[in-house]
Amino acid sequence: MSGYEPKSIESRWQAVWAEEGTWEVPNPGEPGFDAAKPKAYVCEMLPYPSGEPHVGHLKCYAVGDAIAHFRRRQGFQVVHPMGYDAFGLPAENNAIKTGEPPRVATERSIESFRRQFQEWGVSIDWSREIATHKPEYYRWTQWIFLQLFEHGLAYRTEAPVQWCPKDATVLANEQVIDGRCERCGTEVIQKNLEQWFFRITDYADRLLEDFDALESWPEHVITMQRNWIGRSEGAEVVFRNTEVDLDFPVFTTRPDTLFGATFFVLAPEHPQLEKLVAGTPAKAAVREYVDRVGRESVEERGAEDREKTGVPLGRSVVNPVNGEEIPMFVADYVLMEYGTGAIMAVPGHDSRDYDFAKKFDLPVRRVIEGVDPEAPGDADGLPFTGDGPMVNSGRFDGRNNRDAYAAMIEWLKEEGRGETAVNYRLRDWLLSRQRYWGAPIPIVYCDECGTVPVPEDQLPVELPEIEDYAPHGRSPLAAATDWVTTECPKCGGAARRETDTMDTFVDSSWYYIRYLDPHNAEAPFSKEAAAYWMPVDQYIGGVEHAILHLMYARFVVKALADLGHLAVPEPFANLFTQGMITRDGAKMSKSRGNTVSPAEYVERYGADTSRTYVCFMGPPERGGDWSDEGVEGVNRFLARLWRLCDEVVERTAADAWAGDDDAPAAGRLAAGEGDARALAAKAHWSIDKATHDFERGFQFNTVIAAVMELVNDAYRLKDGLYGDPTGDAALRFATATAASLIFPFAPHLGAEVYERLTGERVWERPWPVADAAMLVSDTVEIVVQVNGKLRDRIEAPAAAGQDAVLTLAKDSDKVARHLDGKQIVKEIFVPGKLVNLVVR
RNA sequence: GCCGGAGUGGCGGAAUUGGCAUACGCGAUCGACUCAAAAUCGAUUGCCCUUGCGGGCUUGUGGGUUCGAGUCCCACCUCCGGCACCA
Repeated sequence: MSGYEPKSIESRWQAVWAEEGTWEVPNPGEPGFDAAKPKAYVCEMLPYPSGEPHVGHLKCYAVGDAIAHFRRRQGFQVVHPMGYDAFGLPAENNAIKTGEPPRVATERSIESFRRQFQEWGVSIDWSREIATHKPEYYRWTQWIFLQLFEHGLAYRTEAPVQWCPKDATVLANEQVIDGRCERCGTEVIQKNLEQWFFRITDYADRLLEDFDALESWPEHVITMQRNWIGRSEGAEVVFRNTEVDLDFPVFTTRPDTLFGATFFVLAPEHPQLEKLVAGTPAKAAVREYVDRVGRESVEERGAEDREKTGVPLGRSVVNPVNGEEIPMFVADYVLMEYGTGAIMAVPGHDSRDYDFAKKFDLPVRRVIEGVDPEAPGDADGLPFTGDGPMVNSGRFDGRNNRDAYAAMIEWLKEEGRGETAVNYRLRDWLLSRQRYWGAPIPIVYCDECGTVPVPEDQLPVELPEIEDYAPHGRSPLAAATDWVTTECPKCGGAARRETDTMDTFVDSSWYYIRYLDPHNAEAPFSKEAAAYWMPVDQYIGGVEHAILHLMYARFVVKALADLGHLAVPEPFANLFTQGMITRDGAKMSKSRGNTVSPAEYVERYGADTSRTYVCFMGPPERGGDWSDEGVEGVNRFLARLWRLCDEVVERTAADAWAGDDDAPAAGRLAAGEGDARALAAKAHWSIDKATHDFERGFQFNTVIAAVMELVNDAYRLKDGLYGDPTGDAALRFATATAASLIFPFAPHLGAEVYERLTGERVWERPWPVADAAMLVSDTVEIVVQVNGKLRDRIEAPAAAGQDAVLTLAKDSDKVARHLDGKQIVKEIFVPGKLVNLVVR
């Protein structure tokens, strides 16, 4: 006998899988492709290679690999690829600090990730490996940009954008968290800059509608995206200023409160502001106010409980529903980015407008009856945001505001002063970055021809090597004059290249399609390969990508589908988001010193223990706190299985049981009795439980618990079973079954134990199927309750009917004691389970 | 404020359809093996009362439905996550 030595076991099987390319799968039309098998595309979010993998990676790939193994053995053709999201800011910031080129640091990190994934024994098809910073990959990222450009889905415009002063780059709205840069935490400021955008807003409705096309996504992720898109239905209503003769459309979700509008507010960035106050006494105050707001950070301006501020314009607009002139203001609580940058203010029924009205002593008018019991408001019960009968609303008086809603819009339409409108919170995707380490935007500027796309046959536009990575308010690429200077593809004249690079979310928006045809030099992917494998059947990753990556990927797939390159509307049919692992109850961070290095645990306990532990901690969608004792518990279990195998191999006849399809042994076990049958039955119970929990989703902790129970039973019973042919068969069967079921989590140990017992490779064996006959027994335990309280458990024949079981139940002393002197008023019988006697 | 999720032993967690609450693991206690320790194997382990037999209580709180509720309904409390001056 020898102890459990994960190192030698693990390296042995890793060598087999690497040499034989065990996890490689062919595409349709390639040698070895099996058209009869259904396909399953299992994909974990690709890692961002920075430093070394952390426990979050371990968990993600352990979970994904368990699913991949389970599906393979259920007869699916599984593609399970891997790649690296190699462009991005951290590598570049490191370069600025150390002078080491981003490529060098990134590729070193990729090496480390690849080596560790192999040491973890993850079943990856390495022939499909990609990295987004390689020209053969980003060439096609550029191609996708050009496709979108040519179809009007990519455009360049000057816009107020979020700018991070520290990273010296613009950010997407999605990358600004609480007014701070997602990467470095610096407060962002607004700047007007020429930037590239993708027209994701064109897809707002389809991004919402197609949630229905998904098979299984976590509800909260869908909700987050729904909120982010922020679709609101309402009306656009035009208010007119007669003094300078300008129309001011506003968007409102409450046209029913139009009669309650008592003033009108423009955002400080509103383009008509200048014209309105030009040459008026208000001009100086307005300019001063606008300047002050402009200097404030996004965070300051968005702060909670911020006092309302603003300046009157000395102008007014006409309320189209009643002809009233209402005064105009500029105030920073109105945002230029949303709606039209102007609002009608209804202080009686909107708390923000109410606050402003109080501050500036403006009239507050009630147009809907009612008082909000939660927030009673002032002496008149205003503001009131609920529903009720309308008042002070002319011909609408007396009608419920909800009923009058449509009629109001209809009436506005007839008057030519408004119409139905839909607004979104979603903004277009700002994708240009003034940074070096990204895919260059394939655009050339020519004095004659303007903005010219680089022709497809000139791709990739390669990222040049440079010396100075620091941004100086423009992309570091701008300093590479030789590279910037080029000739116009259209006229051949002098031209310069676009020096901005693409947001890394563009790189990662389509990588899962490239996996399907990673070496294609003619196209980003073959339509056939994509048609066969897409969509991803199971996508796995952290919930931190709930909005950004997942929405961008959905957009890109929809756009590619519209342009005829793809046949699916959605990239990911099923999404699983794993919870975060903490240490000592806190998020792991280097500064806190509570990080867990997977490499260290793999070294000490082996990959099988580390992987099985992260799957056993609890439901993987929830987070969990890392515990060294927990790791040891799992290690103990795997070592127990190992020693069981050792002993069983040594002490039982080699031919007692020869594998899953060993019919004579199975028959003998089914016919057997006593402990041998009990252990065989337990093995079938484990198969049933494991299969069921796998199919239900990601109940890995209970799958592993079921295998632990099986191993525990084998230990309890083994000494009485050795030497008897049926006992030997039961032990071999139970041990091999434990190995087979634990294989998706502990592939090396699973393979080793299974091979020692059967001579077979477990991954080539189908997932076991429980024998229904072994799941039932002749007798059942019946719970006996009196008035719903448990009083006894009795053995009864499985076939016994109600009368027989009730008689048995009443015969029990423990039950009889509680029936004494009472009258049975009701008898409940649940076959095979329970009896409840109701007494008085 | 809005949206989403969760409250079960000392801890992580389990409990298919309303039917044995606390599976499995950790921790703890005891025993076997050992000169001893580690490792291993075995037993016990929700709380309270009781020498014992046994009894009572228990799934965040309060109510309800039911023969029977962790599970269903109503009200509330707490915690976590996301969004938030979005008209």
